[in-house]
Amino acid sequence: MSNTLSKCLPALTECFREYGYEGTSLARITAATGLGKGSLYNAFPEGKDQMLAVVLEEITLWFETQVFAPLQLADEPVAGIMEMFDATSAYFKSGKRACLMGTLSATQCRDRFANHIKSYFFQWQQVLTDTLIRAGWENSQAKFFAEEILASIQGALTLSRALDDPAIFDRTIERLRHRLTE
Amino acid sequence: MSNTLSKCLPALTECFREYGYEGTSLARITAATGLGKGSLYNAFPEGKDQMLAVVLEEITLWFETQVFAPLQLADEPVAGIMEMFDATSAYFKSGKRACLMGTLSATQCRDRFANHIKSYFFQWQQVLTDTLIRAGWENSQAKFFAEEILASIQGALTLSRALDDPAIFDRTIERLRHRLTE
DNA sequence: GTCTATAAAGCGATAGAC
DNA sequence: GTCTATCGCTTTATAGAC
Repeated sequence: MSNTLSKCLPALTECFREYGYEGTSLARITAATGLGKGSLYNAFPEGKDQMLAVVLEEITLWFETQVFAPLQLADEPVAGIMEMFDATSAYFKSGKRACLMGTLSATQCRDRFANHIKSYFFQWQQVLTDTLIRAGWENSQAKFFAEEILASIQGALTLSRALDDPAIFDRTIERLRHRLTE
Repeated sequence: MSNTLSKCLPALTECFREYGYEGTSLARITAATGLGKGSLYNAFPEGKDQMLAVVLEEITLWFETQVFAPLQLADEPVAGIMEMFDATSAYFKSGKRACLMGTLSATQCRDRFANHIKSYFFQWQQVLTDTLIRAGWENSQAKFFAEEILASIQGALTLSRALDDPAIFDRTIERLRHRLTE
């Protein structure tokens, strides 16, 4: 990946996360990254769509290496899931940061990035299900609990932001930790 | 409320729900409602902001009369909550329909409509908490379970749309019903 | 109350100099 | 690789005829 591209990626990601796809204009991207249109189109010849596509691939890659793989490789499955909660809580800054994949799911442009979005949640649910099974859960119970965990995280993010109260997210994660060990 | 305004409100609501605030252009609203700009600005002199504000007020009013009030007035609290799940499931078309309040919470324009959004979720949590207490739940347990129910609904909507699987929403509602009676 | 015409600004994208 | 200038189009909003 080029130097320019990788340097501007975090600011670009935060732009899409904060404003959504439609709300992120090139002018806003320029303000956030410090790069003019010339530089942006040099790095992303296909324009705004490609910018978001690269951002989504980067997010998925981060979760694959930082969350999914450690979960898959954890010697102790329950401890691995606890670390997943740690990483998730840190990533979403205790509910102050929205989930871009979740945000995109709500509106129409979901269709254009459906593959990225589906892959992200599908992988997460699958590796979490496997780990729950390793922890002794029955197969279909594991699948549904994994589904419940992902939905709870997404809902906690929404409600925390809606009511402007990060404690909602923290309590949700604590509840899920407790459910895991009871 | 004027005749024109009330006639176009459902189409207007679906527009904002489907495309979000930034993604809803006046051209799209014209296509959805059949009303030109002249008519729209006659009904909403303050423009697009006012259109969304009126839509949010209408949504809150609907929940107040169709969900919150029946819950508050229910003779049997548990049965009342079950009816709340029925109404919620019907309203969100088993997860195929997004929650506009939740959608708006994700991005920046949340700030502009923060009062509408906060009021919606705050009222819902409060009346649900009261009803759980009437059903015999301890005060703080009731508050947290109400919080968990709202977050679960929002998260189930997000995950159902993300994975394009309405069954996720239905299972979530069923799990919540079960938690209520165990 | 609804329409068409139009304004002024912003949009994504391109061209070409450096 | 970055910039500025510019294109063509869409945006929100207004004006004025009917």
